[in-house]
Amino acid sequence: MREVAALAGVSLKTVSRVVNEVPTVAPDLVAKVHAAMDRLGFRPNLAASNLRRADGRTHTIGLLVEDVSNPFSAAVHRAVEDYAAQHGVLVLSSSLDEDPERERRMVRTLIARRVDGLIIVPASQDQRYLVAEQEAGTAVVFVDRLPVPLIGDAVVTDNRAASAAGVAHLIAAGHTRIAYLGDTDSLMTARDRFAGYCDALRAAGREIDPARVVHGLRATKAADQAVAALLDRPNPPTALFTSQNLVTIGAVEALHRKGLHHQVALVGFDDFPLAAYLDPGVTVLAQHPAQVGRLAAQLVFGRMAGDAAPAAAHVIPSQLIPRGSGEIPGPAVRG
Amino acid sequence: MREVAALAGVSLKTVSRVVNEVPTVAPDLVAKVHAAMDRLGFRPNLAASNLRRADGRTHTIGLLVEDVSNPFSAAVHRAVEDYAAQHGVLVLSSSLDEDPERERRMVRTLIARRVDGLIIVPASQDQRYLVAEQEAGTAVVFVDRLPVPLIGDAVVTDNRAASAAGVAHLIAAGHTRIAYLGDTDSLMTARDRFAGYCDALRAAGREIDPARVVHGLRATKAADQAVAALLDRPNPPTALFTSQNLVTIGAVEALHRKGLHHQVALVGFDDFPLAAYLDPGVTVLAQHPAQVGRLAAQLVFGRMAGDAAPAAAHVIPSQLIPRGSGEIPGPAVRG
DNA sequence: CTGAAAGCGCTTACAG
DNA sequence: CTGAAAGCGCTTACAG
Repeated sequence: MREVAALAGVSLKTVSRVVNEVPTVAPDLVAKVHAAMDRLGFRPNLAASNLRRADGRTHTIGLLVEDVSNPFSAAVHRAVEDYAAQHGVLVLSSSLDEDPERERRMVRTLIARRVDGLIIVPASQDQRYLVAEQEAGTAVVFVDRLPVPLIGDAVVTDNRAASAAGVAHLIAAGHTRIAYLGDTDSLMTARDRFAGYCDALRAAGREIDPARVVHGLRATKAADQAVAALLDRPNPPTALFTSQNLVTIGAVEALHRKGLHHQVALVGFDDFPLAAYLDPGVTVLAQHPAQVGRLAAQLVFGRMAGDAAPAAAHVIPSQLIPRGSGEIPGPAVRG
Repeated sequence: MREVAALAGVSLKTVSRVVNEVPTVAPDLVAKVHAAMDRLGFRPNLAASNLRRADGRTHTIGLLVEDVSNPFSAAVHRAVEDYAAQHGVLVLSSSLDEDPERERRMVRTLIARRVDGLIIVPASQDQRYLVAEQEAGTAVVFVDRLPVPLIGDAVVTDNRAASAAGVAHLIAAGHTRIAYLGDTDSLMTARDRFAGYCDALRAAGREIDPARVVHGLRATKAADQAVAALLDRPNPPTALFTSQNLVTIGAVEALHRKGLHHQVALVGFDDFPLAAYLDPGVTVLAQHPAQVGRLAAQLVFGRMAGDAAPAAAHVIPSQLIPRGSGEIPGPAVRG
């Protein structure tokens, strides 16, 4: 910028005014400055301008998700990006892979880069370490899981109620032996979904059979193997309830391989692309990741703008989409 | 940092040394500085340190893709993120939605933020505007499409050859009326895939019937409608070749709705999740987005490290995965 | 091993 | 409408 000023024969401050499009600069000076900028290939340095700027904003927010390549995370990401872009803000994202240590490290890294706000799908069990960051002025919004304790706004799905509805749907179809296949129960969402499963069984006067409950499934392959193992046992389940999309896909694979996809019913939490075109279509509890992402972005921008209302949890309802797999009748109906 | 120095009773420079973990600081001073940092909630400001730092690195790279929520882009993104994370670098990403104007704007924005490197799935037809940025020291690598002219390294798929192989596969199955359904032919990849389609037909001594060629399909819905329209005509195609995953999915939807999914063959470019579990499984030409992303990251980091070899195009071969839809026999075989 | 001065590229606050 | 000085938070280059 100094070089531009020298070449254009004006002061540093005038170049700054031209770059920031301050309207009160004489047109001939503007022209000279532009000519000098072009000749020198001048690129303004945003970091330098932020350093001195009064508001101190970097026009960057951080987004920490489970995995940017997972469809749920990716849809949230896109919604956040769109909202941010409308406000001239860029998104610095990172995948946490459910690693609490990584969550802390990435938060520290993003804070060092002075992001204006942070949207986090928390991987750790305790978010108190974030209070200091919030007090230092960083807006923080949580997605998919409530922070412990509730130290900031959160946008979550009605995991427990929706799961109960999904399992009730299987019970209504006549199923008595309904297995639960879920993610690590250290995840609050997985616990809530399992709680919903239990709620529905109890409401129907059934007991929870531990032999038909599998926790700790993360990847498609593990889910596939767990389902296959369940089906190989005496008295196999006639219906499956899966707690997230990778587990659901694993279950679909196992059912197909065993040729049981038209015999064993399946309801999964989380929608996924093409679920409608599988054979049979997969009945799911669909979340609304785009809506979740947009609301999270709205909230974080509101906080950045000074909103000081008490932190609140916003629940976005899921929707049961019947597509065939959840409507396969069970023994109580088949007789 | 000044406050920390004052509280700890040391110089600014000593605090700087502690923050940067310079080993030659007396242990008691280190302890004092740490105590002061904790008490004041000190957070180092990376932007400020970069401003003065000799290498001028921001440890940030920019990634411009078509859409972060599209599975191909998301998989590339994840691979880039992983490679970058190993080198302590974060990724600033943005979706371009195939908008050339947006490509330029985002490049300008990222340059103003002094990203160390840039990975771009170009949306525009001419990347010459990037030469100035490269000369100013920003490493640029192109993904999925060659830049015009070839001003930087690129990682692309063998679109033409793979498409020809896919269409040849349909011909071998006995199909004579093979339709092409593709993206805007202003996209180089779409043009190449169409060229591959033509290559295969000509190699088999067939003519290209313009009535069975549809360009300009971007979204699932448009593809669905285009396929439905083709199937409603007299002498409908007995096989479809689709140029990208959204078009393929639209074709699947149309075939299902018309109940022709076991009659009309389909080969699609781009794999997508669950393609194997559709009814029938969808035969595709699978790209390797994770491999593409990793290589792009490797190349951009190589350039950042000073690699000055001439720009080269790296071709990653696609793979034909037969899953059923592409093996439905055509009239020449059915007799 | 520690520190005082200068400066990274820009904006602020002020004066003219 | 334009500019000279000071300063954002840090590191460099140097001296002790």
